[in-house]
Amino acid sequence: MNLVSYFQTIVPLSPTAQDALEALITTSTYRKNDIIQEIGSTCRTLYMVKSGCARIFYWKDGNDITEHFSFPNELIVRAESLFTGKPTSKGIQAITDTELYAIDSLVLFRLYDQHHDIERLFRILFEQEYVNTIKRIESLQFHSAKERYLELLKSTQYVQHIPLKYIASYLGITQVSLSRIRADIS
Amino acid sequence: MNLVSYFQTIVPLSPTAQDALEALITTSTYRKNDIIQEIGSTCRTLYMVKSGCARIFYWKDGNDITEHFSFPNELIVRAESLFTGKPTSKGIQAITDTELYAIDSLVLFRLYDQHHDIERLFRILFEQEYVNTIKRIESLQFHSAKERYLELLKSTQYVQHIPLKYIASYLGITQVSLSRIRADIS
DNA sequence: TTGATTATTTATCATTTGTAAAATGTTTTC
DNA sequence: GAAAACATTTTACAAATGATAAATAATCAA
Repeated sequence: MNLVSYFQTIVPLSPTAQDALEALITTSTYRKNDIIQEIGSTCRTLYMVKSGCARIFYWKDGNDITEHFSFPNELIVRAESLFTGKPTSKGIQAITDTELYAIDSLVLFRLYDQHHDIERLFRILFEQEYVNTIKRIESLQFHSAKERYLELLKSTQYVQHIPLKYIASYLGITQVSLSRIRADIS
Repeated sequence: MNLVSYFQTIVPLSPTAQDALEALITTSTYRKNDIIQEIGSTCRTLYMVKSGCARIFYWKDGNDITEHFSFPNELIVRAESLFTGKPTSKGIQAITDTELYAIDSLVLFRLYDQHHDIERLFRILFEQEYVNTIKRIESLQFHSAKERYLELLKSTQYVQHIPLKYIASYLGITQVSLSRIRADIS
């Protein structure tokens, strides 16, 4: 299924809106570990994962912190930059070989003016992201590291392709702690 | 400044959109500790704090957990219910005597169809909430409890009116831990 | 105001997680 | 295939946080 067809399952789109989106969406491919968007840049492209997986990350006190993982059919966007227009200290990196759908944000925002339905589509997509983020807070606030790890394991089989150091910082713990948890489980 | 004037600072609104919003917005007042929305209900009203402060909370393993605080000029909405239409295990409670602007969500969503600018306004308001939530994750993921407490103290003077037990669960720690941190600071 | 209730702090001990360093395992590159 | 680079686990010890209970302090309601 192409991306616009998927969008149609979320919001009905007029034929002209469909055409405008088709014209806007491009595909790009990345090799494992490629940087997709540099730390310090301003977000001008929205991505959706077509295949593979990618992460949003940043540096904190000399440590590489993974803030977010995205898997097929999920958005990957540095929202704090997209919505404010300001540069962000976060970057996006391919974890495996990855194919992404890419959408230029400036063109998209212009389409919002002409196509109420396109603005609605992305409103809803980001509302869904917002809800996911709220669930993540619940998890960080009151689940133990072990519970959070087990949750992540359940969420997708892709976890197996992700280096443990990325998973550890995503869970808010050290790699050593994660190793202990893993030893404890099995 | 009334609420619609505040909205105009975010997105220009047509006169008919302004009128529609004016007609929709009501005000309600609550006493300290009043339940504003019950745990288990479905969100059908958006609130913005006019004065006082309120919290979103839920029960987890017999503990009362505060997920969110809202202060004047901030939205307070159980987004995971508003955007999915499903009931939520979270509730809203007044922490101090509180005045709220209230907006019926079903009427609002109908206005989205008629007024592109109103949909845009709320799209942007919730994008801002989303960005705040991302910042909160950063905080929970890689700041110590002490750092998180100091951050919260800086954010608003209203903190002084909030019982410590609410603050402790908001920070993801026990009340005893928070007491130790406070003793440590002063 | 007084007694009851609720909120906060303190103390003790157990558990979890962090830090640092070394050992082991895996992957990549020549 | 071997060396180098990178990833994961293990160990030992330190620091932070949790659980429980008791001691104070503050607030509320008759």
